[in-house]
Amino acid sequence: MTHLLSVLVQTPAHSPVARPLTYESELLLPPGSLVRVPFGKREMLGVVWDTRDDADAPLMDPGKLRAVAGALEGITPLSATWRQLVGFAADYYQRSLGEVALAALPPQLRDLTPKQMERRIKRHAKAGASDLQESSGTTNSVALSAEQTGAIVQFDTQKGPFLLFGTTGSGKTEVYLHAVQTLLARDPDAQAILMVPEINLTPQLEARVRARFATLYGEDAVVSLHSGMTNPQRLKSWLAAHNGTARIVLGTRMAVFASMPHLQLIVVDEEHDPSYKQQEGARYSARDLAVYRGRLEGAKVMLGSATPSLETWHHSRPAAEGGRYVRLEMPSRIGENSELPFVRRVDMNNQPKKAVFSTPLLEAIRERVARGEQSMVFLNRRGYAPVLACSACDWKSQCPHCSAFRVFHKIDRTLRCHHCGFTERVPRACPECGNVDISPVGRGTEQLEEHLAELLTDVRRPNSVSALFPEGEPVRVARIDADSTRLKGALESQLARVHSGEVDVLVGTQMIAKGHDFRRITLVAAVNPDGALFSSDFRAPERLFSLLMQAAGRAGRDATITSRSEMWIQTFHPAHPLFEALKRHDYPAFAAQQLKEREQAGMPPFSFQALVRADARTQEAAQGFLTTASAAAAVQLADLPGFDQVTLYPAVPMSIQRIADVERAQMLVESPSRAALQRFLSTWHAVLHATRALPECKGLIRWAVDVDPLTI
DNA sequence: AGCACGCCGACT
DNA sequence: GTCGGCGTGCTC
Repeated sequence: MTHLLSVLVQTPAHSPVARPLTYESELLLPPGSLVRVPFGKREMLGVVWDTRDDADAPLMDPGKLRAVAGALEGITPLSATWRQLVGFAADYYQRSLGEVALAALPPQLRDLTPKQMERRIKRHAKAGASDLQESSGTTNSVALSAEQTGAIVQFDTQKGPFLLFGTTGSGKTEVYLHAVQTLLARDPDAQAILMVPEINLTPQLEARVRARFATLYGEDAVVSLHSGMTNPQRLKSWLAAHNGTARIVLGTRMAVFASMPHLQLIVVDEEHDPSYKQQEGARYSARDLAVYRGRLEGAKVMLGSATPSLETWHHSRPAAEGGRYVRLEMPSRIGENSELPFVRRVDMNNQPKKAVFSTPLLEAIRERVARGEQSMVFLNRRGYAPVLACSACDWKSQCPHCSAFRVFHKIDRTLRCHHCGFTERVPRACPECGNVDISPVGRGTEQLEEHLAELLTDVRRPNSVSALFPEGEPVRVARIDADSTRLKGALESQLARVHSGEVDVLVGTQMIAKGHDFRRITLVAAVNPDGALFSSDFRAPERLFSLLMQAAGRAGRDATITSRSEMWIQTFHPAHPLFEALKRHDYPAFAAQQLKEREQAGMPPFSFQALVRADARTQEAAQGFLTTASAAAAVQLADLPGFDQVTLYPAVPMSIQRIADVERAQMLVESPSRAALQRFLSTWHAVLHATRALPECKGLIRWAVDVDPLTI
C-alpha cells in the first residue's frame, strides 16, 4: 500500500511552506530516514519526520501529492533524540523545522545522489574496518593537581550540568580529557562531544586530543567538525559519528547537532565565548543546546571557563539559592611559574594628550626587548585609522553604502568599509573641496605597529649580533589581525614566528588574546580598552573583562622565565570597578557587581529577551513593519496567557543603521518569564507573517527573530 | 532560496 | 528580429 510521510526539506524561512511536507511512499520509512524528494523542478534531501497514515485530514489535495524519489540506503535513520533536539531548537529559536534539520546535516548529503552516497558509505565502511587496531593498555595520564582531582571526583559522583570554573592555567583541558578518557574506558560504545569556540584558534588542543586518544582507540576515534573543513571531510566525520565509530567529536558550535548513537558527555570549552551563538539563519546558542541535549540524552554536560558568562555563573550559584549547575572550582594556576600576571593601570589623565603609548609602558616594553623577552600589545581596531578626515571642510571617509566610516588601510592605500566591503583607493585630495591635507583620525593596529617600530628604533635585541648589525639587530614588530592573516596558512606561519622568538613585540586585535599560549611573552598591554566601560551594550563590560583576563593568561607560561609577567592597562578610569577586580584576578567579585546591576535594571539573566530585526529599503519601512506587527500583537494577543508579562519596546534603528544600502531596524521583546516570552513568540510568528503580507509592508526585504540575543 | 514565467531595452 | 534585465509567484 501507499503510505503518507511528512518530510522536512530545506525550505526558506519566510516561505509559506515552512512546515513538513507530505509525500507518498511505497515503503513505510521510519521517522529519521533520509530521503530524496521531488520539490518543484528539483530533487532535494529530506528527513522523514513522521508517518502520517493515521492523520485523518490530509493538509493538501491528495491528487497533488508526489512520491518520495528514494531513500539514502545505508544511513541509519536519525535517532528520536536527535529529532527532539532539532524540534526544540526550531521551536525555541523560531525557525522552521526543515531549516534547522537540514542545516544540522553535512552539506554534501544534500548534493550527492543516492548512488554516489551508497558508494561513499561503502568506501568509508571498508576503510573503517581495516583501521581497527588493538587498543593498547597504555594510559598516558598526567599527574593531577589536588584541585583537578577534586573537580573530577565531583564530576564523577554528581549529575550536573557542571560549570568548571578554572582560572587560566589551572588545567581545565586536562580535566576535560580525563573525563572523556574515563568515560571511553568504562563503556566501549560511549561517545563524547568536545566543543571549542573556533578551531583554527586552537590547533594545539586538536593535536593534544588526537595524540591522546588516537593511540588508544585508533585514528578514526577522533573526528573534527567545523566550517573550515571541506565538504567531503565533513561528511566523513559526520558519518563516523553517526555510525558510532568516532568516539570523540571535536568541533565548533555545529558539533552540538552531530548525530551520535551513544552520546554520554558534552564538554563546552570557553563556554562564555560569543561564537557559540550562531549569528545568521537559525540563531541558536550551541552552549544552551548542549545543556538541553545533555538532559535529553542523559549525557553529562561540562561547561568550562575562567570567566563564565553571567548566565552560566548565575545558574551555578548554590542550589539552596536556586542554582541548577554544579560549580567545580579550580582557582590556582599549576606549574612552576604559577603566579598570575601583575596588573598595572596607567592613568592616561596624567599622560601627554593624544599619547598612544604612555611613557612607563613604552619603557617597560623597551626593557623586555633588551632582555630578550616578548611583549604583546592589543587594540580592537584593525587598519591604520578608523576615519580619514579633511582638515579644511567636514569631509570624512563615510561609506556611501553604510552608515559607517571607511577605515584607512595605509598598507595598500585603501579606504575599506568593514561592513559591506566597499573599497577604494585613498583619494589624493579631499573629494569635496580639493584640499590635499586629509589626515587619519584615531588609530588601528597598522598604526600601532608602525608607531612602535619608530619608538623602538634605538633598542637592540640581545644575543643577535650579526655582521650586518654589529651592535645587535633592531627590534622586530609583528602584527596579527584579520588583515595580516587573510591568506591560508598565514596565521600559522605568523604564530610560528612569534613562538620561535623571531618577534619582539606583537601587535594585534583580540585574535591574539584567544587560544594561543605565547610562552615567552612577559608583558601584555591593552592600549585603549575604555570604550567598553560606558558602552550602550550592557554586555560590553563582561566581554572586556573576559578578554583582558584571557589576554593576561597568555603571558608568562614559560618556566624558564623567572620575572613575573605583567598586564598593562592604559585607561582614563583607573579606579573603575572592572579594573579593580581585574587587578585582583577576581572574577567572582566582578560577576557579583555586574549581576547586581543587571538585577536592578531587570536585565538578563533576570529577564529574557528576543529581538526582531527588519531589513528594508527605507528606515521607515523597516520600523513600520515592526510597529505594525507590535500593534497587531497588542490587539490580537491581548488574551494570551502571560501576555501581560511581555514588554514590547518601540522599534529603533540598529546601531549601524544602514549596511550595503539596506536600512535596518530592530525591536526588543522582554519578559521576566522565559515561558511567557516563548509562548508569545510562537503565537506572534503568524502575526509577523501576516504583517509582512500587508500592502504597506511592501518595502520590507526580510525579518528575523533572534532569541537570547548577545548584542542589542 | 531556487527556478520558473513574464513583459520591455541594446545587440548579432 | 533575439538575448536578457530582474519583478512576482510557486514549490507537497
